[in-house]
Amino acid sequence: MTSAHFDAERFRYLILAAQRLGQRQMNASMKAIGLTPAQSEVIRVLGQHQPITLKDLGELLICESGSPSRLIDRMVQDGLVEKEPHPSDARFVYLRLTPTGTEKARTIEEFEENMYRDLGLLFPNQEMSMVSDTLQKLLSHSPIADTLRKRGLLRDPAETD
Amino acid sequence: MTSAHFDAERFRYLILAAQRLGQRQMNASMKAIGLTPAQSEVIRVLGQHQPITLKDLGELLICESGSPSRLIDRMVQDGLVEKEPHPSDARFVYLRLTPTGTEKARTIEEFEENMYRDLGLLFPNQEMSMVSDTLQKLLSHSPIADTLRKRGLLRDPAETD
DNA sequence: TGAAATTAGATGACACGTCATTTAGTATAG
DNA sequence: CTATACTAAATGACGTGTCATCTAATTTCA
Repeated sequence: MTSAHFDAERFRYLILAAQRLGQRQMNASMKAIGLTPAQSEVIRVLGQHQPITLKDLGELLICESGSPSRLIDRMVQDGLVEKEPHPSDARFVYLRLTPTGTEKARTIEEFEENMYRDLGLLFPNQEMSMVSDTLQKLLSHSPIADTLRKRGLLRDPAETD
Repeated sequence: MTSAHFDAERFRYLILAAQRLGQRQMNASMKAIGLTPAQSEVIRVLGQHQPITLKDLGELLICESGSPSRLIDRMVQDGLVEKEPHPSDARFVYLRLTPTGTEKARTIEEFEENMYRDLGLLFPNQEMSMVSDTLQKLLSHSPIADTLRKRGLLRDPAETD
């Protein structure tokens, strides 16, 4: 096995491991407020882009690629999100947070602030940025880059090439 | 929003996005050989650690945390894996690749070699290592670090602190 | 030796996450 | 005006991934 092979395999599995670890921690933390990680991403995005159609919401979520029909269905059932028909085009559905959803949005925001602060304490700030810069390069030619850009999660949009 | 906050949120979602992108590409590639990404990780690990108990296999998989009972059940049904009772302790089950499974192992190995080569072409080799070093530090105090170490995916095991 | 603790694996329950297909509403082209 | 193309959302199908609980076998120890 060449060194390049080792580096690539190590990279591949460390990305997977980091995502899994983060997901498990988010599972536990969100469970305490009665949510899943996917639901909390929806609530955060919805809190900043209200009202929005299902399709447009789908284009803002990192956690899921297609249109989040069923994710939203569950959230409607749980009283977190409301659907509203589009006045002139019945194909669209507008989504809004309910008061309960809005309340959760603030709880999540507080939680995330703490989480980001803690994460920042683990590394020199510049080290995290360098990792992100490399990942951004890796993702820049994939469809998901659009989503990241719309979410304002990319640095230097001019250099996404 | 502070810059540290932005850096941490960007990092968080880039990890998620990279994992999702990789998973989707693996989905597509493995589908061509009739497998899922989780199944292909099992086959690769099993190819190098045969025979092995379910529990020990679970401790070698990055893709899943618990014991992979159902993942293996499906692979047994699909004729990829065989179960064999432990001679003296009926709690254990030994797992082995079937001839079909062994064949798939070689196909996967070839595919991965190409994938790792392609990935290596995207970055200066040292850049990928630096990212991995940071991720390794992040994961070093989590349970998943054991798995990574057993899989030989960590560099400088002495410095996991 | 025999009850209690421990262990490996199986199972239940739940919510994704992906791709493919279907349904239904709207726009477009002839 | 109507058949066709297009679009948004819903649905089907499938395989995870996680946590909790259960079952069965074995070990421990009073």
